[in-house]
Amino acid sequence: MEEEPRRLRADAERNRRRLLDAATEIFCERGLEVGVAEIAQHAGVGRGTLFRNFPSKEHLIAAIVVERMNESITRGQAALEAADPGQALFDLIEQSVGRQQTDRALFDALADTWLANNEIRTAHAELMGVLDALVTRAQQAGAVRDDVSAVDVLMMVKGVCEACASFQQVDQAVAMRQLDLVRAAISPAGAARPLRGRPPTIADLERAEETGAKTAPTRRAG
Amino acid sequence: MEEEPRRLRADAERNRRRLLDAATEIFCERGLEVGVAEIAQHAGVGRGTLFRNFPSKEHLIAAIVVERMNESITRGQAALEAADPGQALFDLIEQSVGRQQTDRALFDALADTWLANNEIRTAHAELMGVLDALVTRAQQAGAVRDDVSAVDVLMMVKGVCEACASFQQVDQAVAMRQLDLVRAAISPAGAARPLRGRPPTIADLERAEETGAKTAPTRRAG
DNA sequence: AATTAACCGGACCACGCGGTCCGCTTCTGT
DNA sequence: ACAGAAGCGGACCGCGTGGTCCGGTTAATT
Repeated sequence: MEEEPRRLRADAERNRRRLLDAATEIFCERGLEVGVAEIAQHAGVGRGTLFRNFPSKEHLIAAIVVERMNESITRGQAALEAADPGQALFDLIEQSVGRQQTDRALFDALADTWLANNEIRTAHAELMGVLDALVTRAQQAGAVRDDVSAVDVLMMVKGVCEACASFQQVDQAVAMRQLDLVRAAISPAGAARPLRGRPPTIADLERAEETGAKTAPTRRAG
Repeated sequence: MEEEPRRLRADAERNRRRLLDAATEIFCERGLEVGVAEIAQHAGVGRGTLFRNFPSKEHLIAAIVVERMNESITRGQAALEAADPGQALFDLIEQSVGRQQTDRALFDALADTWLANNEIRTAHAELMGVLDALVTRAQQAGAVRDDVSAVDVLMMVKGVCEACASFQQVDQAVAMRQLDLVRAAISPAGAARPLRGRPPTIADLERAEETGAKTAPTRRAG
């Protein structure tokens, strides 16, 4: 069961690649709720082609999410070798949630709906193993308080990712501040480190919804 | 524009109440994505009745969310009078996210989709004013680090709420731990306080999806 | 009790989603 | 070059959603 003897035709292979690329880009950018029509269109193929390569949307999602998770696993294993265990952990987290929510698909998959999928669940378990090792190592180095678990950390990071994703386009700085706060939460030092950026105001949340809003009065309280 | 001279018939008034109660319960418990059919059924009326009382689902949601926000505003104003400013803030947060995600509807509404609604936005602005005052007061009392804003706090709490809601039924203890972590994040003392409960494991996340899962191997990484 | 206006609720509609199918196109082996 | 199979993609289907409508019912008034 290594290689399917069934060889794909050249154009078929190319289209499959295009679909995977398009799905990765769109799912990671805008979440798993995006319709299949958009992915097919962005890949430049018809919807039928999508469903021939992947029996269902779930299969496509699983393929991509597992891929992302495996990549995170690799990065995590590399981080296990890093000099500073604490910094390695935080760098990894920041990479994941970092550049314009690159791994939104990954965090979207961190819900019971998708964890019910066996492939995703397996990859997730492995990822958790690595994360657990990273957290433990960081704890031994005194960079993370001893009473938090990998699941504690993962849920906080997922929380940050979800909260930021609730707004069409939150400034990257807000996400970074949130990660700094997570760091403060799970480090023994607490508020030792300053937070990046400036404290966000209500305007930073409202900026995104300029589009189509009916110019609310924004009544000030107090 | 105080009282609509148009008086409702007795049964109409009763049904409106039932709808509001049912919607409050269901939206707060399971989020704003629940269909209108279920709300009507739970209220014991037909769908037509729902849409006569509320022109659209959005109107119904706005009515309830604003109600919840106003309640939070009242609680927040009361908390402004409390003796211990820090404890008052954290108690308020815990009340909101506390008992089986009672205010899930409120946190669901904290996204650009719903904040585009003027009524919700207005109430939200007022709520933010109170929260801002609470945070400031807690900062003056030295219970919250000076470099965080009310928006920082709100986003963290929303994150916790969303992360917990991703799983059908996360143990209440996990949510409380997460709130403890938020407290550690925004307090100058950092990890001074111990976290409630025990560190969650992967099993605490997977427990929820016993229903309908295909007994995954749960391969250990390692 | 009779009258009437308000109200009820389920049948109905439009739409968007994931998923299927088949006539046409394009690649590939000879 | 040709034949045939593999692949393509848009038309189509079923379902579930928010939203509408009208014939029957019920509460208020005299």
